[in-house]
Amino acid sequence: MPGIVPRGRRGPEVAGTGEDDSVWAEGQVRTITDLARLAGVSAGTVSRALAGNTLVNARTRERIQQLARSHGFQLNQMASNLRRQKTGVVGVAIPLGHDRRQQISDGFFMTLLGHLADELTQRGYDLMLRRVLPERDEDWLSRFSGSGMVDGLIVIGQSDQFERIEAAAAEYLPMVVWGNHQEGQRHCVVGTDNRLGGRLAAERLIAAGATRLAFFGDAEPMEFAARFAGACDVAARAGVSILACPTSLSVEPMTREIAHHLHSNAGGFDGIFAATDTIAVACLKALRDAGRAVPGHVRLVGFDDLPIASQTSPPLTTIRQDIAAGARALVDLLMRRLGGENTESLVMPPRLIARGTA
Amino acid sequence: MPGIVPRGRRGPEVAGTGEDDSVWAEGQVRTITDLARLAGVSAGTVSRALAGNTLVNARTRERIQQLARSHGFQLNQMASNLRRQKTGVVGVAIPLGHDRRQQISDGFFMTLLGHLADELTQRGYDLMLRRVLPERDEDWLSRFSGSGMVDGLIVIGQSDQFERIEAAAAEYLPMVVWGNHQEGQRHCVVGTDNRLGGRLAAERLIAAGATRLAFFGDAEPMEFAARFAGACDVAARAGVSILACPTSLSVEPMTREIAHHLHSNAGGFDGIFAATDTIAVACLKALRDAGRAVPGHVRLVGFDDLPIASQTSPPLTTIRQDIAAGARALVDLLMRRLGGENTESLVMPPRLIARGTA
DNA sequence: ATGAAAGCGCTAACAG
DNA sequence: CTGTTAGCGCTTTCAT
Repeated sequence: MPGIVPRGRRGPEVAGTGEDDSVWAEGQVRTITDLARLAGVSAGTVSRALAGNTLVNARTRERIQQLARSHGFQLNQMASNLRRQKTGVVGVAIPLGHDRRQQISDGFFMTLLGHLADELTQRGYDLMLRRVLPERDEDWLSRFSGSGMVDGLIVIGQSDQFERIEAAAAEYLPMVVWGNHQEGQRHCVVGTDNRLGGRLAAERLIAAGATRLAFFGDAEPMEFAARFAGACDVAARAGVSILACPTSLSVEPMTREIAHHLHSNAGGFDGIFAATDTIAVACLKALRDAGRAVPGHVRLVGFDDLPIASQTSPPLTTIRQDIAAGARALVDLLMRRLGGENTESLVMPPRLIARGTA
Repeated sequence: MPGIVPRGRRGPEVAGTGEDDSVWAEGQVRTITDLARLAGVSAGTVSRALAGNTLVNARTRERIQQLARSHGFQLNQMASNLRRQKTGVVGVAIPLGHDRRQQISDGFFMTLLGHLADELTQRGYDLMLRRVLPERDEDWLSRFSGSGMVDGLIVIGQSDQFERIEAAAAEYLPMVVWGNHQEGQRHCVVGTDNRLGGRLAAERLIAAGATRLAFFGDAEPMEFAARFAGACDVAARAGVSILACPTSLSVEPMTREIAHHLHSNAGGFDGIFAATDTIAVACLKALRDAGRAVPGHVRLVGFDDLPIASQTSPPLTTIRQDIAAGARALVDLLMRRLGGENTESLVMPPRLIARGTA
């Protein structure tokens, strides 16, 4: 007997037991065919009825739906998906290029993810989350897009994978990326104008009296690089110095690094631009511990405007990214791409939120 | 012509175009059958070769794998899943019973989610995230478990769905829940001993000199209720009062509510037990704004030990939950349940982290 | 070591 | 309005 053992035994490889056809008689209703038998109609009709197709007689339809409900019947999505060639699932990939532990726990990414979950749910899509370590798996992107498990892809952060994303975008339409926009790039990106954000931050610091700036953050990822570049633009124009102080995003090393920078460049700066609010909060604490007044001795500006930003004291002056709007845009654009459209990127303006630290 | 249009046009309902069989000749290699034709073997052999089955000749195997690689061939997971009756996907459900916006952006849940993603990835599982609004969808649990899209389920937080989860657990083995443990419950839960945590918090507050306690938080969800109960245990024994100050977890109302409680109970308490660190941080800020010294006038203890807890000033005294260990346990137990085992719940001990606020 | 064939559970075109 | 039928793309007997 080739093929698969029939009848409600979940798992095709289990061999037949020799019992006869009565097995499923009292068994639960697992397949549309079971239901069809119970209702005395064909599987096709059940399928249509459950889909609410008005072709099928209203009374029959209602009866079948009732039957389904009362037996706790669940359509097998996998089979349905296979047949319809769509999954109702959007993949969300988080590439962890540099800083392995960082991103997923970083306030910003998490908040974005939360909003994405909202937006997608609202449109009837499920969300499949995948963290990827690009150096362990070169092919992460095409594996995900080509898996047949997702209808489209949202990539959170370009990390150091800009080129790979570019390459994928050439062949795979339904993908939208959160990140930085680069002149002439091919993939559809949603993000904040980081360079402008950097400029706003530096301008604010200087307006608040800073004369020697420092940038705390990792300038490798392009989003951060752009923020740094923006700050440099302004610093250059204003004739003030700007010092790069490499700082990772994981809490543990971050604290250490900040303490180090503060110590070894004690007099080197009087204005700090932190690449993220997470870093800014850590700076604030370190400065206080070191007995340096904020904003008296040192001015401080963060980036993101996370919820904590308003909870520190003094509350953090920062550059706001509108995360909810970003999530909405990512999903909007993806939906349009799922519809075959080739959408443009969206660069959103950052906004200075002036609070107490600069 | 009934059934489905053949040959690489993704989407069965599109009608034939009249072109003849040459269509796929230069087309990309999409199915195992395409690959089989190229390799001059049968689909079965390709399937075996790609699975690394040693039954197939080593040379043929290598050749086929090479061919697959060079053509960027991706196995269709959906089809594979359907046939094998397993998905390699674990569902993660976040029921949002009371406080809609709350949980997903709450630091604790996000951190837990991050760790879960890590653990699951490591074991070769994908993670399907679903936020559910129980009042909009009574059947959320069985829909998810019965969808055929996941092999098992992790539920983050019981919210107000304890009974529904209990019911589901009776019929669905591969499910593990993060939350509070109730004597004699049926579903497998992983969580902290919240009541003990509440006791530790209250003890600390009293030891630090508090004589009238307040609990800030929503005592509805059972995890929080247990924390509150623990604090009450201690308060009663010590003969000090404890005031419940309902506080939601969403940032916006939270701030308002805290301000209100502080104002209207100005002299009513000198020790605050906050149900989460997020609330504690907001309290800290509100107290400072109100000119009340911490821990001088008011002592404060949080819960969770999120990264921010160490970043406030003074740094937060709090009750630590070991989130990473929790995630590991959730996944471990789920894996064992996927293997058919009926695992016990795990209640982890909380730990007081004494810092500056009490 | 390989091929042929029988489905996993569902959907939709076709034909009444 | 409903039944029949041909698959979606893959895996796994069974039979060589």
